[in-house]
Amino acid sequence: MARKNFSKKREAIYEAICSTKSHPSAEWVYNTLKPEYPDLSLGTVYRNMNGFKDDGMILSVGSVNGQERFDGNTKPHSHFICNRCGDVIDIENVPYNMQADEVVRNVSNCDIDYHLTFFYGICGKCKNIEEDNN
Amino acid sequence: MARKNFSKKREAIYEAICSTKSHPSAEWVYNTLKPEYPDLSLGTVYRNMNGFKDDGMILSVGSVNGQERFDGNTKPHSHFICNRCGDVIDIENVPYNMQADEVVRNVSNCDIDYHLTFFYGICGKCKNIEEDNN
DNA sequence: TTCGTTGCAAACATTTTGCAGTTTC
DNA sequence: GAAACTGCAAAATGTTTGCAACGAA
Repeated sequence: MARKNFSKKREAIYEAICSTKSHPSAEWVYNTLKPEYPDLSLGTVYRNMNGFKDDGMILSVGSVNGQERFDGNTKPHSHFICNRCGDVIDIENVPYNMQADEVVRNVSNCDIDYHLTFFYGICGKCKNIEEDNN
Repeated sequence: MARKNFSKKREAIYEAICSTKSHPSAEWVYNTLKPEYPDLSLGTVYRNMNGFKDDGMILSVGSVNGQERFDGNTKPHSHFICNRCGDVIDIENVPYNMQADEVVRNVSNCDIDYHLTFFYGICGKCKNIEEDNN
């Protein structure tokens, strides 16, 4: 996909993704921008987000509860995904293990570009709700 | 979900998932079993696979091209996903890094149950196709 | 003016669900 | 025989797409 013009809406969609750490879905972006852009359409959001992804401007962090989630932060970092509420949280403190890529390269006859790590469990918010109910 | 009876079809579905290293989708399981069980329905496959997942008998390895993929091997291991053909391949040679869970536990106030690592790149098969075309 | 971009709505693909009938224990 | 399970088909959900109108260079 060749994106030539940079429309106001396209800019707003990209800004919205980059301005949050919530790893938004297309629906989140749509709902967030709808008040300011009442004639925004969901198709446009999908089209642009796919374009950003193809261009490497944003990353997919996989599907949570059936919705694909994205990250405007393209620097390598890990994620935590809450098995209860589905929140996706950045983990910045685990250094990227380049050696792992090398190991896999040597044993798998695949070209390894990069790896992603996802931690799973219960987030702080959900833990608190649990405690409040006891 | 409480599964009490263990029907023939349920058994066949579980067997099918465990008997392959292809990390199958629901559709794959359905198509594989359909010849032997002509009255099998896709709904049953989905229902059972979700049940297995809830019970921890199988693991989801995320969505590839819009289809959720599963793994009957629940021992901790990593995966390689081909960015070209979508194949999911087991990586058994990268030891599970328990220390990483500990680090994240300490910095995030989340309960960490486990982590998954996905390597991305081009698989051997796709590399060969590429070379053949040169 | 020319193309890229958008809104809209229809089309699609995957997954879920309600219900009546069937199987398992 | 009761409870669990299934087939079927409809519905729900998330995403893509065709096309005419719109907007940016």
